[in-house]
Parts: sequence; C-alpha cells; structure tokens
Amino acid sequence: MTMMQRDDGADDMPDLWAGAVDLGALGRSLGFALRRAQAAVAEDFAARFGPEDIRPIQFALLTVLRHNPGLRQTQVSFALGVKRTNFVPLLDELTGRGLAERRQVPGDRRAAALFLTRDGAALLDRLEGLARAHEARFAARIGAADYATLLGLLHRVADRALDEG
Amino acid sequence: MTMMQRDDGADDMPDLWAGAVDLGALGRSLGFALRRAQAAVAEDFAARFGPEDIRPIQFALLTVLRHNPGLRQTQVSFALGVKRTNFVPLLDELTGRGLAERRQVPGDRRAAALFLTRDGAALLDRLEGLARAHEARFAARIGAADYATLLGLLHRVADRALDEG
DNA sequence: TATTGTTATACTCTATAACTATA
DNA sequence: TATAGTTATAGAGTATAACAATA
Repeated sequence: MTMMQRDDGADDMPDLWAGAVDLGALGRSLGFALRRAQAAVAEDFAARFGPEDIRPIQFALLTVLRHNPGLRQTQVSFALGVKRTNFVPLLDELTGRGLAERRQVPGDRRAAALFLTRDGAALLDRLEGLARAHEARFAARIGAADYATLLGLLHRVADRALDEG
Repeated sequence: MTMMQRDDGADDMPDLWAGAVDLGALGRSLGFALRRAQAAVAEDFAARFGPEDIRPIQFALLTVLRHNPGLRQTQVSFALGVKRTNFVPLLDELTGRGLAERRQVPGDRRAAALFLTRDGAALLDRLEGLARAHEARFAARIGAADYATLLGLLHRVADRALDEG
C-alpha cells in the first residue's frame, strides 16, 4: 500500500497518489487521459514482451509484414506512423536479428520489398499468444463491450475528417 | 489529397495510406489505437500551444500548480506520472522562464514547495482558452457524448484494480 | 537509516536536412 | 526533376545509479 520509493535509484510512478492531488482541467483532458492509459498499457506490454526483447513498434512491424509480405519500406513505415527516416534503424535491428529481410524489387532498383524470415514468422507465432493475453487483460479490466467501444472511439479520434483543418 | 512527401526533408505520416495496408491484429490492439489517437491529439496540441512554447507536460504541470499550490516536488511529479529525477529539468525550465517557483518549506529544509508565479498564472489563463478549444475539437470530431465516454474508459484502463498483478 | 532533491548518463522516439542511386 | 532509401544530427521522453543535505 505504501507508495514509497524502493531505497535507491528505482522510482516508481504511483498513479495512486494522483488521487490526492486535484488535477483540475486535466481530469477532462483527452491528452492526459491518453497518457495515463498509454503508461498502463505500455507497462503490461513491457512485462510480457520484454523477455523476448520486443518493443511495441517492433511487434507492430512484424505483424504488418506477416499480413502484407512484399510491401515497400515507405509503405510499411507510413502504415505504422513512423517516418521513413526513423524506420531505417528500426528495420535494421530486426534484419540484424534475422527476423525480417529486404528483397530487391524487380521493376525498381531503388526500392526494397520487406518480408518476414522463417525465424521472424516463428517468433511472431509466439508473440501473438502474448499479444492476445495482453489485450485480454484490458478487456477484462473494463469489460469486453467497453473494450470494443474504446477501440472504436480511439480510431475515430485518429481518423480525422477530411474537411477538418 | 496527394500523400506525397514535400520535396525534401519534411516527411509526413499519412494515416490515410494505412488504409491500403492490412494491419492484421493491430486493428484490435489497444496500444496501437492509443498510439494513433495520441499522435492526432499531440499534433493538434502542438499547433495550438506551439506559439506559446508550451508542451503538454508543461501545461499539465502549470495546471496542477494552480489547483494545488504548495505541493512538494515529489508529489507533483508523481501526480503527473513523471519520475522525480526527470521532473527536475522540467521544473527548472518553467522556473527559468519565471512561470513557477520553488519555496522553502518551514518544517523540512530538504523539501521544496511549488507555486505558480504571477506570470505563470497569467500565462495559464491564456492557455486554458487554448485547451478548451483543443478539447472541443475532439469532442466535435466524435461527438460530445462519445468524448465523455472515451475519457471515462481511458481512466478506467489506467486505474488498475488493486487485486490485479 | 530513510527521504528530498539533484546530477550524470543512456536509450528510445521523434524531427529536419541533406545525401545516393535510381527513375 | 522526383522518388526510395539512407545518413547525420538534435531534441524530447524515460530509465537507472549514485550523491549531498536533511530528517
């Protein structure tokens, strides 16, 4: 129950103490609510995928490659919301670990088509089990119906209408 | 309508192209949905608060100081979900700009009590108008009722039950 | 001994500019 | 001229370890 720090270096960030503080308008801030939810989800993800040494964006990349073998680098980076310039080292790490690979594109010698390797596919098989448990945790926390509602609302927030600024 | 890059350095990360790619299980991933929503909200925040040179966490800090004058550094950092070690330079920047200040605590010479300065309060008055417009944009995007629902669901995701791992 | 604030440091994420080799 | 991928770099965000002053 105590929210004290562990002796030395390692802090923790107790969401529990926050209750004692008046957050004012932050309580009605979408950005702040997203931040808190992100932290909770990221913590659970790290606990499950950490032993496999896989971060969220890496899992997302492997998943996109499985469902879209042969996509160009730029297409994948855009789908993930990662600038193509930052995508390079991200992909490099996975290719370096033998999980993904670049292949030449017949018609265009500039382009690289991306594929999962056999090892990458095998790893992803295992990761998908972790992912299901990860999602299930939050579905259980707020209820399956609200979980589905939440996913839909988040995507509606992200999918800006074309007539908006 | 084109999602081409602007000539040179500046990429953009078109969420629109993502539709052409099969995201597979990512479509049912809470973390990925949070990431997309975060990006949309952060973009709007930056457009509005950028001219004031205020980032989300800085606005959050100013807001907490207004509603809780005299709190200790550690309490504020915990309320914001920022480790106290990372909180130091964050607060330093605001005190350096004359927006917040540390004061001595009578009973404890280790501690620092935090307050908004007059300038900080004046700035926050203006920022709160920007914040209202910022929130209103997303309330309008998905509807006021769904916006309220979304806020509630996000906080339920973050507020872990005590009997959970 | 424990806590408050602090420094130093490292790693990840994100962003811009500019380059190369192709087209 | 424009595009695909790349490099270099800088700014934030976040993490751990360890210290001084004080309790």
